[in-house]
Amino acid sequence: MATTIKDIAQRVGKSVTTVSRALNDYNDISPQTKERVRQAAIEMEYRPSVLAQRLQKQRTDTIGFVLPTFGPRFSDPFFSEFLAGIGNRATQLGFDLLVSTRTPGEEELSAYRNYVQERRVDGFIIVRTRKKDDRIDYLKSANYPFVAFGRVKENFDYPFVDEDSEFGMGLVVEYLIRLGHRKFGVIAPPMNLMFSSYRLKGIRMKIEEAGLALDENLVVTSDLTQRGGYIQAQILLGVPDPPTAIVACNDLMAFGAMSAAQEKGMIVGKDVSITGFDDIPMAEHSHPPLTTLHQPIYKIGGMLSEMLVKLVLNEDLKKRQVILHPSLIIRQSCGPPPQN
Amino acid sequence: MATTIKDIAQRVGKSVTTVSRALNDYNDISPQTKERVRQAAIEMEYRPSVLAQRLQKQRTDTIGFVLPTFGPRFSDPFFSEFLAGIGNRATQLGFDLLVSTRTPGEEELSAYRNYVQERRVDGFIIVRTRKKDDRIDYLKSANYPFVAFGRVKENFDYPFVDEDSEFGMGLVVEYLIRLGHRKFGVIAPPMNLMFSSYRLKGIRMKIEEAGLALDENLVVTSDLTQRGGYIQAQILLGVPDPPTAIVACNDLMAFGAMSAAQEKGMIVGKDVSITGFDDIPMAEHSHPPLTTLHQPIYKIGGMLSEMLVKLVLNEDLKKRQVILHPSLIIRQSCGPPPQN
DNA sequence: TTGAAAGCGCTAACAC
DNA sequence: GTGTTAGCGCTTTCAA
Repeated sequence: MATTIKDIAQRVGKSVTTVSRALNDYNDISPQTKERVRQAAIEMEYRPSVLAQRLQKQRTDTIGFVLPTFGPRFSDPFFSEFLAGIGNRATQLGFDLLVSTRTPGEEELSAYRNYVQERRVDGFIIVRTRKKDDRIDYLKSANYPFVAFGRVKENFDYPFVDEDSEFGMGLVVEYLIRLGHRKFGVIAPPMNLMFSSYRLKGIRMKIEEAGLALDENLVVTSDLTQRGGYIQAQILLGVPDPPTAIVACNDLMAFGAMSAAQEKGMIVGKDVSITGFDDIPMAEHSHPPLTTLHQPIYKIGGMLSEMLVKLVLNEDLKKRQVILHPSLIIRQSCGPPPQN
Repeated sequence: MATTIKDIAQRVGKSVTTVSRALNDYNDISPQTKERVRQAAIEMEYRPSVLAQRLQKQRTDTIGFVLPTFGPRFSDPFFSEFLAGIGNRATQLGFDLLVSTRTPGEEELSAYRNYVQERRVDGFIIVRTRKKDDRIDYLKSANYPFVAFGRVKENFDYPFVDEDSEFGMGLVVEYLIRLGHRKFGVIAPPMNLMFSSYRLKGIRMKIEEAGLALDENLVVTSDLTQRGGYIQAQILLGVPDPPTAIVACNDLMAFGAMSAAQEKGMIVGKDVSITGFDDIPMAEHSHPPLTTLHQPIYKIGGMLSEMLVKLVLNEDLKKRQVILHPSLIIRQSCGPPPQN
């Protein structure tokens, strides 16, 4: 069995309390005792039992992360990177990360309820906020700590990080207009997602600002997967007078759109321009490399972990709400519209 | 504060012991008491404190999973799916999953040591076994429970699941030969990985069986990423008399190879054939869709969780070592070699 | 059929 | 400076 604080106490001939305090560097312990205790701890390879510490502290030192996926599986590179971001920062801060995947809906919400009721985690990180977000409503009402990646439609009085999608999409559309595009297709995310509004708004605004009009028939929505982008792009490219540029609201859908175009024999970046959002690692190595908006996914994950941990420990957040600005990464998936 | 067993005891006017036993359905409790206790538990929304249970049981009910990545980030769809598989099965079995990402090497091993010494997890799931695997050596010597996805070079006397890579690659090569290919390029995984040997062996064997020879200059190794596949394929396609078929040892590298070929103006499936391994979800929607070997990644994750949990609970494993057979998924990335 | 008491490993209030 | 005592919430002897 592993050595406990008791074993050390025995060894150095002191009480358990003294050992505990020596180890935790209380200043009412004599330097000699401290030293002896520490020495013994090292020799005996002592490690505190996190289990006992947690019970006593009434804290799990664990962050909960319920990944919303369609079906139980997940293979979204965006989330992989995000996960690594929160996980690694959490580890650095001495917290564990408890992950599970749920399909949005009742089942998902009950996962939150369970974790809360069983006090299994100290707080949550929420992603892909919805316009009206059950998870947030619930956690607020339960008065349970959480931070979110994203805002909600109203009352976003909670700590969050978000990117300025509106601004980002503005950059993309501006760029496409500068290239000469006049007719846009949009592959939007599901409408209940908050960032869907922002991204669409950004697109519309810039188009109108340029004195152009966005044909609402060329705005389709899909599920953020490659397959979804593929299917919707087939539709967009199949209409009589198809768009010369397709703005996809994430990289995965953009990849799907590229496949659809290529299948039709089109050259992406020449016959049609396609853009994404996120700049996942694959975006650099697709064919052609994808023009997209960069967000520091890994870093955002880290920020959220840090914020949540501070929240749990009742420390001050320097910034309770932060909004990041994505940057436009120009690669080869866009070009001037084909002459015709 | 949440209700405890004590609160219930008070409410029903029984001792804490009785309540505990009633809740755990001991049969030395009168049916009436049991009923009253249960009723009270429901009304008071009682949930046992996992923290307390764990301390008492001296078990963390947690599975450890240290994801080997190059650098702290990860965005490999293979692992995403795998992770979902182990995570969801673990949840069903009442276990938490503790994830972190580490770069293989000393830092990684010390993560294992820490988890073991702090008794933070009850056991580990190990992936991407190496020919000589530190992690396995360590866990064996520490006598700590683990299961692995993959074998090691010698002495694989431990519970594992593995796919028969040799067999799988045989299917691929057979298929390519049937299409008429005679000159193969191979993008192999890092040589220290165990499955690297198996896959190469499978390739070599089938080629030789057909009375052909594998040009060792056309066997390159890469790091399992898309970028890596891209770079190596550029080399393979740049030699004077390039291969007509490129066998990549995972899907990501195959995608990279496709990009490289396309960048050269080649049509994949016509000017050059390319195959992968894993059948990640994206393989179906690349352009062209990728011919590859299917492994049930999600399911394998689930199997491993289940095996590990049984191990931890000292239950019998029906099968301690299982080897799966991948199946060939034919899509459009291969065709007959170009006439010349 | 039930309850008192001990203990899992640790921290902390309070005395000395 | 240090030790005694209690307690975190639960399970499990053991005795009644």
